[in-house]
Amino acid sequence: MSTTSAERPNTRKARAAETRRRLVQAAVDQFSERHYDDVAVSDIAESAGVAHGLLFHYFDSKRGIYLEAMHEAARELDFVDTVPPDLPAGRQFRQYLESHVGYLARHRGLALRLVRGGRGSDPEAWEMFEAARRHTMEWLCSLLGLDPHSEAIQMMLRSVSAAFDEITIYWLEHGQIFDVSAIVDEIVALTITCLQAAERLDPSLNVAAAVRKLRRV
Amino acid sequence: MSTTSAERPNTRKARAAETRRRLVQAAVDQFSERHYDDVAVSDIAESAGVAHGLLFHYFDSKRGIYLEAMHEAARELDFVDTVPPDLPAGRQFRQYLESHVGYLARHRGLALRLVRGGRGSDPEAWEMFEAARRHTMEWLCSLLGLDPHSEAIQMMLRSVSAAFDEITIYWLEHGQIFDVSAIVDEIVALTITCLQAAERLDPSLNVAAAVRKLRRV
Amino acid sequence: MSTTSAERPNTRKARAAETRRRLVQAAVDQFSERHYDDVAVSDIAESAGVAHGLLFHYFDSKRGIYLEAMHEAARELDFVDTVPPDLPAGRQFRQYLESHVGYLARHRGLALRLVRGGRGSDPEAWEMFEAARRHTMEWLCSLLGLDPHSEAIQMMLRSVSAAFDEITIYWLEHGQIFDVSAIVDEIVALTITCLQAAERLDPSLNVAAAVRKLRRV
Amino acid sequence: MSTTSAERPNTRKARAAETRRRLVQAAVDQFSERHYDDVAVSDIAESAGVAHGLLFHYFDSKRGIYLEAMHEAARELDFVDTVPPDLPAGRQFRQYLESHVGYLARHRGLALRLVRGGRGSDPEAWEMFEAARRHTMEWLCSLLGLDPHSEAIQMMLRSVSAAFDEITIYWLEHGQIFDVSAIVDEIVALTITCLQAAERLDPSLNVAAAVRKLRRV
DNA sequence: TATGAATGAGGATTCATTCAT
DNA sequence: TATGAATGAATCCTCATTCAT
Repeated sequence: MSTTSAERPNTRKARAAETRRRLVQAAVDQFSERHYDDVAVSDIAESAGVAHGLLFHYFDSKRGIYLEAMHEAARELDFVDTVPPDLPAGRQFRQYLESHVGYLARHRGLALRLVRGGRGSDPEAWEMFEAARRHTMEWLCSLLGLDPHSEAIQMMLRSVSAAFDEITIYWLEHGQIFDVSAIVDEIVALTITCLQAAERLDPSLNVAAAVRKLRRV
Repeated sequence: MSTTSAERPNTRKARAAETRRRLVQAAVDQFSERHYDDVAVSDIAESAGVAHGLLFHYFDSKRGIYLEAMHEAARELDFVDTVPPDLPAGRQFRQYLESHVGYLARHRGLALRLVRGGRGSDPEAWEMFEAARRHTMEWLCSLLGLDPHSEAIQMMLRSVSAAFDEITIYWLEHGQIFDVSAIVDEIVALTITCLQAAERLDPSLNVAAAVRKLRRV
Repeated sequence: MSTTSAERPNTRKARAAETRRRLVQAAVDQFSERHYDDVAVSDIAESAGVAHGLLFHYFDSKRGIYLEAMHEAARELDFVDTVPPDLPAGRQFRQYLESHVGYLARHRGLALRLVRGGRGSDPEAWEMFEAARRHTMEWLCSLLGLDPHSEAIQMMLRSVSAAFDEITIYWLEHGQIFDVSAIVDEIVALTITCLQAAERLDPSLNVAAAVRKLRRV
Repeated sequence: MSTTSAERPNTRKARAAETRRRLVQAAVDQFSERHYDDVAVSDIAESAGVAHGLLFHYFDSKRGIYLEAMHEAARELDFVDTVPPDLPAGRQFRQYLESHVGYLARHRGLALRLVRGGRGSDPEAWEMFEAARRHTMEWLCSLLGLDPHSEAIQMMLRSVSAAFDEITIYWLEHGQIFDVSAIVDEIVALTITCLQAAERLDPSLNVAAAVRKLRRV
């Protein structure tokens, strides 16, 4: 009877949704730890506590749940929208950096496997992360008043990002010496150098205003 | 006559050595392009033009040839000893950077997969690259008169290296706009910023001399 | 309704159990006929009428199903508990011998390969048969009032067992001349000789009572 | 020049014969320890200190060297001709038994694998051992004045042989308690019982003379 | 929805055998 | 004779995927 679904509007459908969520989360965990081929569908199912057949009910194929997991991971990596937009630009950037460090600390495996390195493997999955990266990039450019289409800007900001990830990883793996805030300060300094480098590479740019914003706490 | 062995020092053993070399090279190529699990032993054999069984004759196992390939790759990546030691330090560093860019240009896949990213996968393989990296690091420290054991120095130099790789990759993937020398100049600038950052993180350091050396052309 | 599960307690799980049983039986058959290495996993699967992959679903490995098959075979060989315990000892022993002959007649290959001979091959599998053998030995000793720990008793009873197997095999391979009961009589005579031999080897033994029991029909 | 072969008539040919002998011996050793499939051609070659290719030069195939090894083993097992024919029959039999125990002590693996158990595996190899066994059997029958064609005699003598092997093995594996001569005495006793059993199974026989010979030291 | 039995393609590994030297 | 490089068939095992229940 309709009573069943009326009285418990969550029961069937909601429980299914919950199962699905558990599967995606299990997939994120597994793919964070090991390479695609090293993760068996049954690993994910087992880790989610369901029969492995169910996975195909929800996601059609292994690749299906992989992409879903990557999608989820990319979403989790996008802190841009959590930064209060009314703070001064320098503060916003610093806050973003701190969130990022926190995330990497919590998901080291995924960080190493997906944030860096994955290029070339699965183009579709890669595209998801590229999109997230572009999103961040555009946010930062608009924050600092930079042209997001300049090749020099893009190249140098990516290099900041890589340097930042490397520093974070080293920091995580060596007992978290140094204050987070000190590290963030140096990333900002590095960003400034990179912006100036961009201007030297492409003299048509003017990064002075952006540098000023970064320097202001 | 001894002529036979003199004229054909290649017969038998030499031809075998050549085959072995071909296999290692094929393995380097394959593992550069795809992940370990995505490379089939027969891919390597086929790409080297031999029966797949031969691979086990020489390397015992897939992992065996993998490690051999990594070893070879790490060796190929080590340009430190090719830099003329009598040049001024700044010149030596610039020349090293240029060699590195050249190698990445020639072995893009390997660069992405092995130079970055591989952490966590195969510890033994990773150790090989770590050793090479340490070697480079120590060379650079002695070149600039830096303490290679300082955590701040290590962390920041690694970040330079990551930034450098990222820049190189971007540059390769976007039509090699900008001069190599201009790019190298900016890496040097970045290095200087990183050294100063190291000194701020650990005030017991003194990087002034190193910075001076880098600034001198 | 409960009828469904009542009328068809065989559906699903039961059918699976049946498949499993078929696999074990096929394995027993195959390993009875040929040596471990000469039996291919796909032989067993084919002989059971399933895909070879299923075998790994149930038993993990070739060795897994091998041990399972040995276990089954050892169980099948254990007639001790089928002998009515209220018969006189001599009768019980004779009945046991007849069951054993019957089994060997039905499973000649397994008899030769497993009952005899297997020593040294797979220690774990061997242990299973040793356990069964020990079980029989202990049963016989308690039946006849013998000390099962005496080395002389053990050695001589084993020799009876070997002689018995050899006779049975010869008998099977040469058209089953002679009555089973006549053969069993001679095994009993042989057992008596062996017990007396044990007493001569270890004078601390006293086998007179046991011999009397065997002589009484 | 012919001088070479004249001065060293043994050099070439003899060295080759020696190599061949070493290979056969290595094969006997290996096949004694492990099953046919578990012995690799290169194991034999390595154990003989030659390249594995050489094996095919001498024996054409793995099975070729296997049969050669079995042939050699069967020859080694045939002590019949080493027993002095002028001794009294009982003495000769006892001496034969002692030689057999000695051989088993030295070649336990081969004993277990070949003497017992191997039936059904390689028919050709089996035939070799059957021939040796028949030879022994005929020797014993003529020694004791028994009809070697009687099925009852054959069956019971085989059972003695099996019992003897089992006793020997037990004895070897349990620290060689008991004197060899005591054991041999009991085997003789067992043989007598078996001969009498043969007569009961086939009343047309008359084993009295044989028994008398065995009883006489 | 959920289960897990069943399938079969794919891949690593072993090893007898051949053959050029 | 003797070597060992090279071949490829055979085999174990994994695992994504399907499907009946």
